[in-house]
Amino acid sequence: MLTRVSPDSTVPIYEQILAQVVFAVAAGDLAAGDAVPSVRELALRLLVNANTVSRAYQELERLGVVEARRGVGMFVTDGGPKVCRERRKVLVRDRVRETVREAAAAGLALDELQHLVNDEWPRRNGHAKSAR
Amino acid sequence: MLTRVSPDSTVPIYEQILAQVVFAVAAGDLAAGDAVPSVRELALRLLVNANTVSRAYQELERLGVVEARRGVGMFVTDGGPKVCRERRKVLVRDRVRETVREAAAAGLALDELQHLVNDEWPRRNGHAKSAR
Amino acid sequence: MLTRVSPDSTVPIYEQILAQVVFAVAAGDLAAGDAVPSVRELALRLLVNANTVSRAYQELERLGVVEARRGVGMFVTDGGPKVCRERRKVLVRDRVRETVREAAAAGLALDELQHLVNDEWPRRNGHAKSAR
Amino acid sequence: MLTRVSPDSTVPIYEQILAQVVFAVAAGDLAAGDAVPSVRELALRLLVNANTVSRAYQELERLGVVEARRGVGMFVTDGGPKVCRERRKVLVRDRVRETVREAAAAGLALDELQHLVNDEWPRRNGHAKSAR
DNA sequence: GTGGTCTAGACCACT
DNA sequence: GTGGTCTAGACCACG
Repeated sequence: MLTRVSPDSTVPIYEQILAQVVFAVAAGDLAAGDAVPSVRELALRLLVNANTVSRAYQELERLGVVEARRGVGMFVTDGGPKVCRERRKVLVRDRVRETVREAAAAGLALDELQHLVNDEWPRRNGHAKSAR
Repeated sequence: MLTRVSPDSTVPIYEQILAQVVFAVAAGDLAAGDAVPSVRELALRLLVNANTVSRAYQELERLGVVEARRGVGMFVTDGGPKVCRERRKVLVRDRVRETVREAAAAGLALDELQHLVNDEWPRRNGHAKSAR
Repeated sequence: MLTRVSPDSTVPIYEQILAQVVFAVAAGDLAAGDAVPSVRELALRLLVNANTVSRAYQELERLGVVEARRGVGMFVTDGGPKVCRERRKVLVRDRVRETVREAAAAGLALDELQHLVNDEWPRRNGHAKSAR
Repeated sequence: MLTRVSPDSTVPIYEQILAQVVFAVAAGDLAAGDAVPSVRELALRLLVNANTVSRAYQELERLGVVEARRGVGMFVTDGGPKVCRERRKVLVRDRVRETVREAAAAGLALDELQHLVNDEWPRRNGHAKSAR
């Protein structure tokens, strides 16, 4: 959890961090009231610049997922879990929607797309195998 | 075919054009020897900058899908259909792979993902709106 | 308009820029569809770093006041003027509210506060900035 | 008096404490020779970190408003009331000045600002009905 | 220790 | 030319 980032992805690093925190909170790995890793600590862990982490956290604060306590750290808000579960749904659904549209444009049939998803599922992660 | 582009998507416009031509050729809507729309015409049709279309065409030329005949226009090469069918496969597979990874990271199970794909399939002709 | 910023104010520079654009749009100095100054140009004009301007613009985009057109620039949205008029109202009212509260806490009567406002009004265009 | 603090305000907590003490002394609620609440007691009362109170007191000492008697506590100096009345004037005037400048920048006329002040006056929180 | 802001300068993608 | 992202390192305010 929160240990890896893909610097070469087209997805900005701060968005990757953002999504990972959202998923962690949605899954309950981070509960309301819990502290999120400090900016500097997470930057070290992910081998990215502290500003990059900071930007992700600011976005999370804007979303109402975390709140800063001055001089102390950042904490998951009471409403955070709810927001994250909703946001998770939207993130995944939008991604799936775009993929479905492109597959259809490419002339694939639904069952072909389903087969492709099945084929790719075992590749879903180099490491952490989240089965849930 | 080749009539719409999503300027607000995170996917670059020239890549959208590129993919649409690839899909059209792969599907046989554009056969070997057929002329592709002129840069100007397509730019007008899609309401984008001519340079953007031009860049997509350059890429298509680099891929060996089309070739320019000076003073005449650009035409689908003999090898174009084959190249496009292969490329189509790669484009869709990469997209699916990315989606599968994100769904897994979000904690979805395979069957939940499959259901989501089924749910979104009927929407496949709608408009794109992408998150960022 | 958009020509000065107070680097020594307690108010962050990017918020000052943000407020100035909001005021300019609310006043109609920037209309829907107008381009806002480019990030680099405004940075030069205000003698601040381009990233600082960029941050202000990102916030404006989030507020729905401007939208970026890739490779072209940033433009006031159709809804921008409405948003800005509302936001202007809130900004000024909040500031006044805080001031009234502090004046009351300091033991001032309403008419003393009003006199103070009258006295300070002629200074409104001065360079002088205040620390808090 | 000295019973409330707004942890979410942009105004630093120690400055809020500072201002409240200054206002209390200026108003005569705390006279020369009176003891100010101990750091610990005030920290408990305001639910803030003791260091934060300490910092406010340091500032008050630097201003010559209070002085520490070792092992006993902190007391309002003879010159304290005079200093506080002056400082109160400066604090309020600076705040008003900033507000006037912002209102003018927002395009308000003097009479509109005056009306706004009148409207907000009834909302002032002169005295605490602090429930806690 | 914490987060917040700013600078300087780099590289990228898009038009 | 445009905006977007990232790094490195600085300084500040707060607790």
